[in-house]
This record gives sequence, C-alpha cells and structure tokens, in this order.
Amino acid sequence: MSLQKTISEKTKIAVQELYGATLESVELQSTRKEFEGDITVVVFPMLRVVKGNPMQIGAALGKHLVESIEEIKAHNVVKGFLNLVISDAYYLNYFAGIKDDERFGFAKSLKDDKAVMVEYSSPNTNKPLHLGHIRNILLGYAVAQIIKASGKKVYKTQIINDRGIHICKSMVAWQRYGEGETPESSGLKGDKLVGNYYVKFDQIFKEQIAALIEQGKSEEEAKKEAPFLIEAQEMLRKWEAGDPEVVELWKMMNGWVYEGFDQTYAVLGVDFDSYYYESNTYLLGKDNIEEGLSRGVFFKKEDGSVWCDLTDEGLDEKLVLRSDGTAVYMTQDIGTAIQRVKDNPDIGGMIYTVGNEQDYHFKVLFLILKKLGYNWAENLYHLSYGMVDLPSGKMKSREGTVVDADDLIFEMSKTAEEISKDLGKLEGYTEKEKATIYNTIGMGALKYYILKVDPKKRILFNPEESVDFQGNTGPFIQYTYARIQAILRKADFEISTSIASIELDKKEKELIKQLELYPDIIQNAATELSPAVIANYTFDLVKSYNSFFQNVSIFGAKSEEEKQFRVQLSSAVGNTIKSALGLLGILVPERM
RNA sequence: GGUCGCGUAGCUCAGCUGGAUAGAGCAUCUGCCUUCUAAGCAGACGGUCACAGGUUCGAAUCCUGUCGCGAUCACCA
Repeated sequence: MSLQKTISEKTKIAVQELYGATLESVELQSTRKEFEGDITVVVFPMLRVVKGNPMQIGAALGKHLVESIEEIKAHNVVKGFLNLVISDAYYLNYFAGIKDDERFGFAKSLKDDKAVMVEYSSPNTNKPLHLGHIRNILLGYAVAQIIKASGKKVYKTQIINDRGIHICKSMVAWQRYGEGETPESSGLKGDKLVGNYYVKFDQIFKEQIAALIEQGKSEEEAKKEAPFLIEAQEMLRKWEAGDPEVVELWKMMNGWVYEGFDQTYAVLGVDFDSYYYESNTYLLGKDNIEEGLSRGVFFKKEDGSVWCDLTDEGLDEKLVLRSDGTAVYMTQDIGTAIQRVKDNPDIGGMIYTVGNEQDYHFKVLFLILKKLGYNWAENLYHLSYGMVDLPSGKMKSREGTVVDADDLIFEMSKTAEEISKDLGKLEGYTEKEKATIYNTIGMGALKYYILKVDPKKRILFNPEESVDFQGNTGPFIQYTYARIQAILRKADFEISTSIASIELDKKEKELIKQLELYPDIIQNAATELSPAVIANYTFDLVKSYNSFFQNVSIFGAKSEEEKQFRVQLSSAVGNTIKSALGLLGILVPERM
C-alpha cells in the first residue's frame, strides 16, 4: 500500500477512535515549501462530522499518526493543516526502487485488451504542411505516446484528403503550365511543387475573374464562369468517372505529395500505423445510413434527403445524406469510424486531433454513432485545439501568410546553430554530429514551445522573435539532460549500489518527492489528453534539479556514499527527463 | 441572435477533483564562470486572477449574469 493510502486509512481510523465519527475521504496534499513537513492532512473538511477546534483535532490526529505509522516521524499543525514529516528512510527506499527502472512511470501492464486509435495530421494533398499542421501533428503524436505509457494499446492513423476539387485545381494548372516538371527535374519537394500549382491556379483564376468582370459580368457570375474553374470541375467529373488518364495524373501528383509529407514527418520524428484515404472512404457510410434509417435512428424528408434528429440533445437536425443520395462530410466520417473498428476489432475508443473550428461537427458525429448503438462510441474524444495565429492575424494560404512547416523547421535548426556558435559550444565535433545536435535542439525548442500550452488555447506565434532557448523551453531542459550526462561520464564508478543510511538534505528530498509524482502525471496527462501536463512537470523537475546541481557539489560530497547517491539521483532525474520528453516526441542530446 | 471555448504580472504561460501569503519563464535591475557545461544559479521589481453577484469555514478554481476576444451555426470539407 502506498504511504498516501496508509495515511488516509489510518486517519479515518483515528477519527473513528477519537471522535466516533466516520470520514468518507481524507484530503491530502504535499506540504508547501515554507512549512516543515512532507505530506499535509487538511483538517477543515472533517469539521462537517467532527465538532471542535481544527488546531486541536489536527494535533490529536498528528499524535495518533506518528504513533501508528512508522514512516511518519513528526508532525506540526498550522491553522487547519496537519503537516506530517516523513522519514528519510521512506524516500531512500522509494528511490532505490525506481532509480534503475528504465520504464519508471509507465504502466507496468496493459490496462485492458482494448486499443485506442489516435488520428492526427489529416492533410490535404494540394498544399504543403504549415504551422497549424505542426501543432496538430505534435499534439496527436504526443497524446498517442502518453496514452501508450499510461497502459493502453494505441494505433496511430491519419486520414488524407486526397480527392475533390482542390487537388483537381493543382492538376489542371500543372497540365497547362507544368511543362512536365517533376520533383526530380526541379529539385523541389513534391508537396511544394504541387502546392505551387495550386497557387498558380488561384492566380490564373483571379485573372480570369478580373477579365470577366471587365466584360461586364458580376463578380458572382465571373467566379462561376471562369474557364479554369470549369476545367477543374470537368476534371473532377472525369476523376469520379474513373477516367484512366486523369486517375493516372492524380496518382502521380499525390505520390509526389506523399513523398514530401513523409520527409517532413521524418524530420518531426512522427509516424503512423495506418493511413486512410478519402478517395477510399468517401463512399463509405451510405450503407450505415440505410441501416440506421431502417432502425429509425434517421428519417427521410420528402425530397429524399436523410437527417438525424438531435433536437432532444439540444442540437439541430443534421443532414447525413443528400437528396440525390450522395454522401456529405458527416456520412463519410460515420463510415470511416465504423470501418476502422472493422479493420481493428480491438478498438475501444478513438481520439480525433482536429482544430476547434470543428467542435460542433464532432459533437454531432459522436452523438450519431452513439445513437447507432456502437459500444465504442462511448469512448470517442475530439482532441480539440486552438488555432495558431500570427501577430498579423490568422494564417491564410491564399494571402501567403502561412508559416511553412519545412521552412520553420529549418529556421529552428539554424537558430540553434547560431546560438550554439555564439556560446562557443560543440568545438571538436564533426559537422555531421553538430548538424544532428542542432536539429535536436531546434526541434526541441519548437515542439516544447507548442506543447507546453494547453491545447484548448490559441497560440500566438511570432516568427520574428522565433522561439526562446532560455527559461521554460525545450533547449533548457535538454541542456540539463546534457549536463547530467557529463556528470555520469565523469562518475567512473558503478552507480547501481543501494544507499541506505545517508541523511537527505532538503533539495534531495524535494527531488525524490517530485520523481514520485511522475506516474500520476502520466495518468493525468492521459485522461486530460494534454501533453502540457507532462511539459510543465518536466520543467518543474528540471528547475528543482538545477537548483540542487548549482548549490550542491556532487563530487565534493562528504562521504563516498553521499557522492554515489548524488550521482544516482542525477541519473534518475536524467532518465525521467528523457522519458518525459520522449512522450512529447522530443529527443535529448548527450552533449550540447 | 443561439451554442461552445478563452480572459491570471508589461509579454508568454502554470495553477490537479475548492484549501495556507496566487506561481514560473521572458523583459528590467543586482550579484555569481580557478571546482561536475553560465542555454545556468541566487535575488529584486512586478497582481483588484476581465467585472458583478451567489454557494461556504474557505473561491483564480464551482453556479448565475455582464463585458471583451475567438470559433461555429451549409444538400463545403
């Protein structure tokens, strides 16, 4: 039994014995630094069942607990707070149990045999990834890692929007103006190349609109009649009819895009277990609608369109099938969800990483799936995140104000390099080694910057100020790790022996207490679907360690045992940093 | 207009199911590189937790209302 639980149980017993009252729960918290003690029992809530002065009750309980629990060696009462002092032996013992555990904090075994599917990225194939995708990808990947660590089987997936008018626009433009340009011939990344033709389309389209307006058409008419658009629409029709030439072109250009995306994913260090393509899934769902219709989950209007009535839930009616029998976005998502469980029958729930502009869509989607009676529909979550805005406002691809993912990644790495050179670090390393480290640091900065804030909140990203490397940042945490590695390199003795009898100083104890929290932090982050929980914990841990590191001489310890313990403590903190950053998809350098 | 989210120091953010004097980082200022990496440490300055009510021993946290910002309310995806 954990010490917390023991204290909780014994407190209940004590209250029963001393006051003849029954407590439902005991509120425990860690003692604030300015008071003496480690764990605090809050007496106030007991006043509901026990009449009396909180100070006196606290004192009586404290006395009782000190006598009945051997790990508690002293107590004091401040107002209604009973502070308990825990013995060093308890912490030393706990530390001995975790210091060599590579997977410390991670669930020891799977919670159950159900898996969670996490969807993230979900790009369109007509333009390159941008900063908004980066937030999505980092969040989704981190949440997948965290859930895995919390003891669930996880499938990572993405749905790729590879069909529709947008990709036809790029295709038309390429056909007309591309002169056979390929990623090989131009040296361009495939997604960039295709993106260029999307922009090209828009440019020509606008020119044509202007020309038509010149000829006396209204803007609305002009937008509909622009020949380039009509060409793109014609191409979409051909694609849907399976025209071999168009399909061939489509496959080729999408292939370029995937190659480009894969490069970006590789640099970001993320991956997927499966891929779903809208070209395959857009027809899915219709059968499910039919089936739901027959069971009365949906209803048909006179014009033949099919709807789901959600007015009982305080929402509106939602269209699930057009009057011409074709699918809408919702139809497709219903079908895809069901398909995924067919593909992976052990799925017990799903997480969709999608921006908060789609909150309503997912609310409705989940309700409909519940109405259809799937048991996994109880465990669907929309990992909704705020937009990434620029100082100039929203990112708009048409206005060229998007921050390109690859450019940003490159800039981060370059900034890391500049700072590193300024500080005169990494002398004597090969260019290749340096490049790896710069990339690790640059990515660390970017990932941490984005993941440390609550997903719900919008992020204001100022590219000019770039990302900081000092304070609450990725590089700061990585730097601490690198320093710990230097200590371990210097400690040439075996560090696995157990330490039994030293006296802990305040900061050492503080560090062990903080390590003790890590397993709970992971569980917490998993239930809240928030990597920010991990990020902030890691920063706190690093702050505590640095304070220790700077003020306590590790190799200048009084005794050999003390020295070993400090090295072990450093090593354990290092492992936890590595593990926690790993959950965020952030790598850690051996030196920097 | 309806619904949802956000509002904490000059700036960027923490603050768990209500608990002790609201915490960090950046910026500004003061110290600290002959000892394990100064991307660091120690300290100072900085707050009417948007506003107003309510719930109670106790509210940044829970409830209601107001204001501000954002998103969303398509036979688009």
